Amino acid sequence: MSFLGKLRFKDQTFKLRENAILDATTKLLAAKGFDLITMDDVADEVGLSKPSLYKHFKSKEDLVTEAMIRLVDEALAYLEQQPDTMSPLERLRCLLEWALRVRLGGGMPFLPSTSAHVRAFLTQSLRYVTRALKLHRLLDQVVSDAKRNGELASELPNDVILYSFYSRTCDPAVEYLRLYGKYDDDAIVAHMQSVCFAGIGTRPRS
Amino acid sequence: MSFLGKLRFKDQTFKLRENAILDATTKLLAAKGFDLITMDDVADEVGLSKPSLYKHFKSKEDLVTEAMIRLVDEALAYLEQQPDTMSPLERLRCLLEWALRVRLGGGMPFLPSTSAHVRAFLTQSLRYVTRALKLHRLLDQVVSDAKRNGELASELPNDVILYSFYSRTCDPAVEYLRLYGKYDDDAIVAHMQSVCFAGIGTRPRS
DNA sequence: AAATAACGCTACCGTTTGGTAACTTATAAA
DNA sequence: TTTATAAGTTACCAAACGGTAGCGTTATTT
Repeated sequence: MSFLGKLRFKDQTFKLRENAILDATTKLLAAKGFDLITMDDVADEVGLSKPSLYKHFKSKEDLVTEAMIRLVDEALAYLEQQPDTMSPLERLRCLLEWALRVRLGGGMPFLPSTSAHVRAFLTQSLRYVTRALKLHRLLDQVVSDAKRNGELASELPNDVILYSFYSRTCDPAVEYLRLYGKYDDDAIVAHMQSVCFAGIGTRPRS
Repeated sequence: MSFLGKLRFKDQTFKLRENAILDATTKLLAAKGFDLITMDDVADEVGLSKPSLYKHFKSKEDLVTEAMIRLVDEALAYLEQQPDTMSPLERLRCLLEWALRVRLGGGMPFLPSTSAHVRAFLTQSLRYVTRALKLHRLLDQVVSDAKRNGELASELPNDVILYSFYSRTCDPAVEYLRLYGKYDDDAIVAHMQSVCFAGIGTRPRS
């Protein structure tokens, strides 16, 4: 095996482990939230010791920031992979479904956390802000297109629609429906989409 | 002044202080969330020392539980004070407005927190669960009435409607609209109500 | 085979935080 | 005036957590 090959192999395992760490972080973040996670939790989950974590990430904040960045990247990738034939409304419906299924599968919402502390250090990460802004601009365009098509409420400002859309991806109703409502994932997704786009009020008869 | 009078006066100040403590707790809960509050924070906010807090509440969990109970009681009181002439839909609209204005004024949502830890100890408090269940049953009845009147989507199960309704009272979109959207409280309330009942999709022309 | 670099881990540190012991002060009764 | 009680505070403890120093082990180079 060549010298370069060896190096690449090392880099590869390093990257793989980094990904495993981010997976564990994501899972724990979804389950317990930032404040209740300890670095020992993450280390145990991925099968390493705490000091080894710090070889990859220089702080807890840094670790969580990277996990959030990866998540936004996944959302961006999902959006870009959508075929051009989809209508703006379909794009949003599918993105919501994707986000909900990630959550139902143990992932976390890509909405910047409700925690003031988390939001503070996320907004200080240029890399995170750049991606979040890119996602926001893309979706803003989709919303504008959808309104022009008559697919979204033109009487609502774009930001109201967008923030509401984001909030549906991390809506606590999902947890409650799963815990107390005994619905399966498909039913939860369907209901959340229904509520998101048509609300809980009376709908026009089709 | 009589002996009894003195005693009553003492009880009175005791109760007043207890209320002040709960006020401070509520305010801090809304601002920072359970995990980031320290008992010293609460003590400072209300102008006492930490050990004095423990004369009133035997633990942090107990303190927060009492604060949540008081909040549910306020919601119950608000519901019961609504005139009989109101339609079920109006009841829900007004309750949502009340909850949103409490939040915008620095209060907190009455939805059992998203935090697993908080939910765990809340559900272990019989007094809390009793009240929460009472509120839930009352609202369930309101939802049923509203559906019968054709004011809410009859194709949605009651629990989907209820959990979605609860979630709107603690919707992070509110924070984002205030932070980045530059809306005043009235506009935020109006938009949140609009989204809650009619969703973000196209509405029927009136 | 010797030297060295990389890696991972145990054991630890400083700080924070929930909770308490015990001292001080003020009040009220006798 | 003296004694007993209640309230409030300072000062502290133990546990948990983020983060690190430094050692042992493996693998790589010469």
